[in-house]
Amino acid sequence: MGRSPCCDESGLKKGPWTPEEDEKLLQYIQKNGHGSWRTLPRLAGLNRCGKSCRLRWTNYLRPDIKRGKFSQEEEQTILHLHSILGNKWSAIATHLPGRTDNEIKNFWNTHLKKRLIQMGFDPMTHRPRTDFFAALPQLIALAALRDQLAADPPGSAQLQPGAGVDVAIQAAKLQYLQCLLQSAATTIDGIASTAAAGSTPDAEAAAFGALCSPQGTQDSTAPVSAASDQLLPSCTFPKAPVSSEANQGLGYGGADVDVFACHGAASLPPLADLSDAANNNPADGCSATASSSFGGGTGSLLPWPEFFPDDPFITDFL
DNA sequence: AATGAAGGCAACCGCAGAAGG
DNA sequence: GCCTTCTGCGGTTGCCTTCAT
Repeated sequence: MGRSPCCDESGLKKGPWTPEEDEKLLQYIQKNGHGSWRTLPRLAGLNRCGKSCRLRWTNYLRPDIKRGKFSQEEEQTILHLHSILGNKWSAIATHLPGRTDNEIKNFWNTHLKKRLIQMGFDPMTHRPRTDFFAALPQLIALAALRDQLAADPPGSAQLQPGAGVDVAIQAAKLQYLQCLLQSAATTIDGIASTAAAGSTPDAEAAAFGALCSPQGTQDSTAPVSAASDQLLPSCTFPKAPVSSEANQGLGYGGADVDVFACHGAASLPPLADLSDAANNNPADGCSATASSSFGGGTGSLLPWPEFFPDDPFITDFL
């Protein structure tokens, strides 16, 4: 064990690589192979540490590297593998030929993670977020809006003729917001009462799982994992690797959470569509509840049905 | 046109496991 | 079994570009 001393050496160049350095590294590796990364810089005439050379080669100079935007398929593969493997970027990269772990990691951090968060999913667990306080500002805003609408009802006489559509939308929104607030309040009550009773954190996840369940009809007392097992009776996917951070910081039900339970959508909608997601079905009222805002609904429960259960790669993790 | 903010990405840092002496 | 070295990995940082004001 122990740390590599190579980068502690002083006098070695850091920072962006020049075309000349790239050329030297490329030529050397093509001619001799990389061999020992530690000795490579000296042999190749580079004033860099071996680590830096290795990184440059694997992330940029390697001839089989694919450049350009990630395809829809790649995006979904990343999402799926991340739900199984967590931040195992190198493992994920093995299933995306031509993509490096660094590239995938960057893509995740800059695109997919944000999209999941915006949809209300926890990017670590791929489940709807259960940390109520994280959503508190939005809920306060919703409450203010509800009060405003209540004080100035959409159907009041001040409205102009021809505003019928707006009225209907506002009314539906109001109903929807009230449902959201009620659900949140119910969840808090449930959490508080179960916490008082000394129940496990799973109860919180279960409560929220019921709130956001794609079916919207789950028994709120049923454990999430059991419910998801029902949804996936023949599925033998491994449980999601939940980081210690997620466990400690968010108080999740933790390690026994099935990652697919709330992944209703086959793929994530573009960010621009998110604001519409809650409005697309406003007349649904309470039946919409949180499930529609999570992009859940009745879509396929297994976004990527065509692979993995029998994949030897997956069985390695079972 | 100038400036600040946000996004995207390449590269660095430090930890951990494997291998060899 | 212990220590050292090497390699790989994941998290983070900082720079550059693009966008908004």
